[in-house]
Amino acid sequence: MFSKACEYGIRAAIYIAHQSKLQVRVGLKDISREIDSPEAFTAKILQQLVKHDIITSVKGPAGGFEMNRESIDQINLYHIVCAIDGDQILQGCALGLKECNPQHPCPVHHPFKVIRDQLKIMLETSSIVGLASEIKSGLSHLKLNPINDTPI
Amino acid sequence: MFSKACEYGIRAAIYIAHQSKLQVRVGLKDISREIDSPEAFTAKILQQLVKHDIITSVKGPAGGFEMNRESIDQINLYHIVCAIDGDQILQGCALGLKECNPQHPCPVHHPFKVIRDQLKIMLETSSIVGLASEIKSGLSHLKLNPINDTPI
DNA sequence: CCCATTTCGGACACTTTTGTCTTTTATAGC
DNA sequence: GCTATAAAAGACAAAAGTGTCCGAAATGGG
Repeated sequence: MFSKACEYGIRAAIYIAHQSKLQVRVGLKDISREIDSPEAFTAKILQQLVKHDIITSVKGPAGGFEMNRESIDQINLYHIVCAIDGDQILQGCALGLKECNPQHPCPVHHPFKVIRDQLKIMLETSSIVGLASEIKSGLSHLKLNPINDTPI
Repeated sequence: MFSKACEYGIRAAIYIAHQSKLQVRVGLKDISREIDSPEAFTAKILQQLVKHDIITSVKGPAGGFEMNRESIDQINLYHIVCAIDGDQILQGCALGLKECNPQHPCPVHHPFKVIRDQLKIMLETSSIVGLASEIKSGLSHLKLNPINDTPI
């Protein structure tokens, strides 16, 4: 569905939002440990999120990543996915045809449009802070406790 | 959404079904020309479809690919997608977590399940012959006429 | 049997994605 | 200003996906 980069990006964004709501700025090491992702690769993805103004970064001692208070509630899954994978999941012909539009559709055009429209709505209505709050309340997790396999 | 291989595979299957309904066996050259795909790569994908018993092949002069009369009406998009891409679009955690299930879900588990269930139903209810018949009736196309950009 | 045709199978090459490493740049504390 | 710290940037490496090529195997027609 999503690229690995996008998977890591979503997990990182949720974790950063989670900590930012607690007024905590988090570093790369923290993030990659807490979302169980390769550190250097995660750094590249975080750079993309910074460039797309989804998160902000601060260099130097006590630096790290955070989401500022104004925009944090506006960010949703659609923003992250577009920033990293682009919208080729939602855009373009599902069969890769050059010419495919409602007038001259490919055979799967219409059924796919229904699914994609629903997917887009779901991504747009899934706010990152909302997903982060599920973590806090223990309803969901990004990484299980390796000792007893329960949410941390 | 799908890999290139899967896109070509679906297009090829629809074209083969279309011709098989007319009792016509088609060769690789025909197929790759009519669905506008790289010939050698398409050959590999057709081999996969043969191995998964979705199409049959005949070697030698007047050989080619076809769908036999018993199974042709049973084949749907889900069969093709699983044969080529596997079911990782529908299976496995959307965020790539090792541990993700209804008891210990990732943050996007439940909203994604809804979308995936609908996607699966759509794939299962899209029969290849149904899609092929749309081509015949001119409702959809796999390749536009390069001369006047209308369905062939 | 012989030959032309067509799929099958394996090896190879190119591109993109994934992932790592090293150097540079910015910043906070002294 | 100096130093330690942490992100940014770029080069590099490994893996997967995409695509090509060529010989082998099968088959139908003379």
